[in-house]
Amino acid sequence: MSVKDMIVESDQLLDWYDRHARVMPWRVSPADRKAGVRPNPYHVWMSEVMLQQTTVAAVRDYHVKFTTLWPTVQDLAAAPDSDVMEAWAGLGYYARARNLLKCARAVVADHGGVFPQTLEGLLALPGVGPYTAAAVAAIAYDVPATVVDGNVERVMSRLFNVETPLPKAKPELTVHAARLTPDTRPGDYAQAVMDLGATICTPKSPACVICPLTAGCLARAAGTAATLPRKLPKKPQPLRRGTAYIARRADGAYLLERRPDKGLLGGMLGWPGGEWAVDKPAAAPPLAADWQVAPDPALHTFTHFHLELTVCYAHVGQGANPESGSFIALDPNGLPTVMRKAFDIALNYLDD
DNA sequence: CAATCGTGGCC
DNA sequence: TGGCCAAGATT
Repeated sequence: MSVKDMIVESDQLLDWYDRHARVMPWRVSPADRKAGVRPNPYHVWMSEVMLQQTTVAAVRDYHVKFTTLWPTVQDLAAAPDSDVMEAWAGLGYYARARNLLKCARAVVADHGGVFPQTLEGLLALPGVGPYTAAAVAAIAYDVPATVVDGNVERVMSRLFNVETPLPKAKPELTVHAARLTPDTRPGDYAQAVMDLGATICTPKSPACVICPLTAGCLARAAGTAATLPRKLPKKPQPLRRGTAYIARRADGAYLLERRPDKGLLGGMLGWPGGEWAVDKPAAAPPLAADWQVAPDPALHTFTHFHLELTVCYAHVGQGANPESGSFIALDPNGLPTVMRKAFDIALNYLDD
């Protein structure tokens, strides 16, 4: 593809974006951008962290909640860890929440509360990798950085009919994406490619008929669009088993444990019950009580294993003294989803 | 570098 | 209905 053709593709994409940009709480519309309205870097950064491996639909309400609870990066930096983890509950990939807070504190402590405006400066922040650094630089600061996310990989693999499977194809796709990035409106361009990938150049049934880039698309010409990008096969997911002990004290408080920062659901509250493993070891209850076993287990699927969680429940007295964890006035919405599932099952029996 | 790390929606 | 998928970072 010639330089002239690339400019044509970029312009067509920007024209399409001007007419079809999706509305999002953290986004400044193309029209407002042209009128001189600047995106809020704090809002952009937060949206990009939340959007890592997460759909726009899932992120929207969380972004509104976070920017309402903590309107500035200084507010977030001053927030207690537990408040931030509770607010993130349900969004998944909880390392992002821990890094979000670390990053806010670094921006306040090391950068005077202003986000760095260079790729290198952004990359040095916790939870900010190549994608997020490029996205913030381009969208918030008009730096002609190239974003390469799953959408861009898919669009480039089709535009240039790249048949090498991911992740091996990533360097090649990155080169294509970089050569298409225009010097003007790099932020709008980045969002345009991602919007295109999310709404038209979709994984399963791409809407090539209404695609603004259909004329120059090599996969469209070759008839391979729906099969790209190629990916290496995934491993089967094992089944792990575990136990959740749900103790309700007479005053309505529940026994919960704060999970260690590293590992699955790190930093989140959860039910006592020991490790989850393929060969389930007998997990001892956290305290002596008249434990009952719920007939239906909690079922949940994580990224790399399925979980079958046996739910045990008990009423305990006001003087109950657990070996670990503490009794907390529970907001189920502040728990990770798998813990909330176990709680919902226990509630069916605790009130009997 | 391959593995780890959540969740909800979709067909 | 179960596998696939989503604006990846970290180790």
